[in-house]
Formats: sequence, C-alpha cells, structure tokens
Amino acid sequence: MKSEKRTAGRPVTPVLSRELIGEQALELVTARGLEQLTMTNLAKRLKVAASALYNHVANKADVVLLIQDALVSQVSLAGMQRLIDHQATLEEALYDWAVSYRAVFAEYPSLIPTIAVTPVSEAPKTLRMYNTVAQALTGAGIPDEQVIDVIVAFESFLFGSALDVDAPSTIFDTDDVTEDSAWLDRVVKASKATAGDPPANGSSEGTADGVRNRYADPPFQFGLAALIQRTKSLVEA
Amino acid sequence: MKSEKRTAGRPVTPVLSRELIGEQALELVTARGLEQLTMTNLAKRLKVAASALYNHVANKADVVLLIQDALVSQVSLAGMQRLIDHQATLEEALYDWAVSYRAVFAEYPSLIPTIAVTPVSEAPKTLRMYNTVAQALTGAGIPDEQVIDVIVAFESFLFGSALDVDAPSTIFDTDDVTEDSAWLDRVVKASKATAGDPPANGSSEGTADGVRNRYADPPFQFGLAALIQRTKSLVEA
DNA sequence: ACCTGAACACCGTTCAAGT
DNA sequence: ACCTGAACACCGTTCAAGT
Repeated sequence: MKSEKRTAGRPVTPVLSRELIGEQALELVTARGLEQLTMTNLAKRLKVAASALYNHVANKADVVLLIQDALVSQVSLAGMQRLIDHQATLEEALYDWAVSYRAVFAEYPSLIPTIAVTPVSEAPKTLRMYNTVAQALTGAGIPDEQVIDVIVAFESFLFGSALDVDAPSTIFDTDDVTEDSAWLDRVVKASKATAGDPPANGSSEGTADGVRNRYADPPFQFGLAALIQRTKSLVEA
Repeated sequence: MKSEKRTAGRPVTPVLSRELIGEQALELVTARGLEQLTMTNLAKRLKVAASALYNHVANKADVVLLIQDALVSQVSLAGMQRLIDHQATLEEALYDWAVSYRAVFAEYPSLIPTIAVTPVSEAPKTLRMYNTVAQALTGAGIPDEQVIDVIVAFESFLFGSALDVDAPSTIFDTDDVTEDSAWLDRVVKASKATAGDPPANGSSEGTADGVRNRYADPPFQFGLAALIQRTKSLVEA
C-alpha cells in the first residue's frame, strides 16, 4: 500500500480532466447504479477530494452529461453507414439502429429523462450520431422536412422501450382477480401462454440483448415494425 | 394567526391519512416541481413534523406512488368506453386515450421512469385503467394474446413522447455548423420552415394540449398514426 | 490553475418520549 | 396509535488556504 496522500496545493501535473471524470463516472454508474453516483463516491474513485471535481465540472448534472455522451458512442451506426453506401435498405438501417439504441440505454433507465431533454449542442458525440442518421435518411429519400419528425418519433419510442426493459416481468400481475382486473388478467394470461415460460431460446438468463424484462421484446418488435412501415411510406418516388 | 402549535403525543383524531398525503403531494409537485417534493416540504404543507409522515407511508417512493395513481385517474377513458359501447372506432378510442395520456404525464416528466416500472398491483386506479383498455381492445377484435403487446408498445411511445414535450425547442440546434452537423442542420431548418414560427393556430402560448416544446406535436402524430395503423391490422376478421 | 479540508444548508429516515 | 423533536448519516456545493 503506497497510497501516498496528496498534500494540499496545486499538483505539478493536473490529476483530473473532464475525460477522466466522465470515464470513471460511467464505470461507477455501471458497477454500482445511478443512486451510487455521488460526487463523494466519484471523488473517492478518482482519489481526490470531492471539491476538486468542481475545477472541471459545473455540477452533478454536468457529470451526467459526460456519461450520456460516452453512452451514445456505443450505439451502432453500422446500419446507417451501410444505408449511406447503398449497402443496406432503409428498413435494415432503422432496425439495426433502433435495436442497438434501446439496448444501450436500457442499461441506464434513470438517465433517460435527462438524456431526452439535453440539447445536442452540449454533447458532441450525440450530435455526430444524429448527423449520420439525418444523412442516411435524407439519402434514402425521406423529404428533408420530415426527417426530424421520424427521428424524434423513433427516439420517443426507444426511450420508452428502454424504460420498459427495466420493468419487472410481473408488472401487470394482480394480487387477486377482482371485477377491476378481470379483463387485464385474461389478456396477461393469454400473453404468457404464447410467450412460454422459459425464454424462447435456450439461454439461461434474459434475452439476446441482455433484456431483463422477459416480456419486453414482443411489444418492442411490434412498435418498431409499425414505425418502420410508416417511415417507408414517406420515401419519395 | 391562530396557528396553535400541536403538542407532542397522539392527537384525539388523526391529522394525517394516505389520501391527504397523496393529495397534498400532488399539489406540491404541481405547484413547485418534483425537486421541491421533499418530506420536509410536504410535512410543512400538512403542518406536521416530517417524521409524522412515516406513520402512514413507508418512504418517499411510496409518496411518489400515491401521486402517480392520482395522475392516472386524470387520463380520459371516454374513447375506450365508447368503443366498448360500439359508439366509437378502434382508431378513435386509441387516439383519444393516447393524446390524453401523453398530456397528463407530460406535466410530470421526472415521474415517468418510476411510473414505467411500477407494478399495477400497487396502484389501484392504474389497474382499473389498464383493465378498461384491455376490455375495449378485446371487444374490438384484437386477439387476447396480443393485447398486452399493443398496450405496452403504445405506452412506451407515450412515455417517450411525454418526455419529449419537456425538451427545449432548440434541442437540435447547433452552435456553429461544422462537418459534424451539416446534415442535421439542413433537416432541422427544413422542419422549422414547414412548421412556421408562431404556433400554427392563433393561441398565444404552447399548443392545444399545453405542450411546451412547439416541435413535439408532428413527431407525436406521426408515431401515433404508425401504431394505430399497425394495431388495426391485428383485428381478427 | 488546481488541489485539500472545513463548513454550510440541506436531505430521508429512525427513534425515544409524550398523550 | 399517532404525534413531536432530537439525532444520524448522508447529500451537493462553496470557499479559504496551500503550492
């Protein structure tokens, strides 16, 4: 243990940077959850005093911003790139992007409300993602003035779907069947009967995407198909 | 000011109840926002000590549960009721429900992540809403085993859309046009040109639903139309 | 400029004491 | 059973003092 404690006063070479803070914040929130993301815990991980963080970030919201920008860069743009290069269809590109987007953000549901309202100008990697998607959709023949609507509609659905992944499988279960729940119970039962009890494939835990709520996938596929179909109908002849 | 301070010890008749706490919590969060919903502020509003709340609620999350159940009862089920009575089409019922649902929750975006994962068994009014929707969709000819998928897909979209209402109108604006933002800027401009600068109708502030983000409506209408169209195609002959 | 450490004004929650 | 008031272990953030 050579944990040499740092003395007060400016260090010869800076210990912290926004990049380092963002990186460690993401690791912290991944390992221990958002509720453990405190300035104190983050500082401890970086082996500095909590107050030192404020030389690099404005406040905790600023830290959250660093996390989400790091997350966005994990979203796959491969399908959109192929669409730009005419190597994929509009449908394939939208599907690839949507599945990847949801999977990434489903890991951090509590970040979603902030992400949803953060201006892209404050998050450079997020800006780049939207730019690529805009380019691909334009190239595929979606009229300029509708591209944003398509992006926002998809995003709304993806954010909501990411939240749903975190819901318990029993979210629609009722304690006892009363008059107020008879219809709901009926359709929930029918749904579970079709889905089958163990996950459809042989994997031991969760689904292919690491989805926790076993029943989250069919509604996601249904909604996604609806949006893709409608988007295709916008393409100019 | 006859603000007679209460003495310690059990009062002859209880001062608090879960109903009263829920009611005041909703008023507090409506008037001053979720970040002002603290046990201390809530207690102040109810003129009790903060610790007194814990005789009626388990913790703060329990208070949030009371709020969301009160909110759900504001969602219009009129369209669904008419569908049950064969006085409305499936399309009309879904549209009415979706618009109302989004409007209600757009007022409280920060509650959405919790709402999205709360089991219905803990929120009786929420349970009743789902039951009515399930009854209406079943009656309209959606196969039992697909009803839940439809509900969850709609809900995902509605939660996400509610979040979007709270986003600033400038969310896609970039500070300066660089290589990384050229395509995005182009489609954003095209979108704004079509939307027109003042709100389409003559109202002085926001849209018909009290929506804050002026650009939130077209993507909402687009996504909703997509989901409704696809849902109609599920109806058995 | 960039760190430490003390301090401030809050949180949610627990619990003994009172009736 | 149901209230008060003191206490506890935390928060995020500020700021003087140090180099």
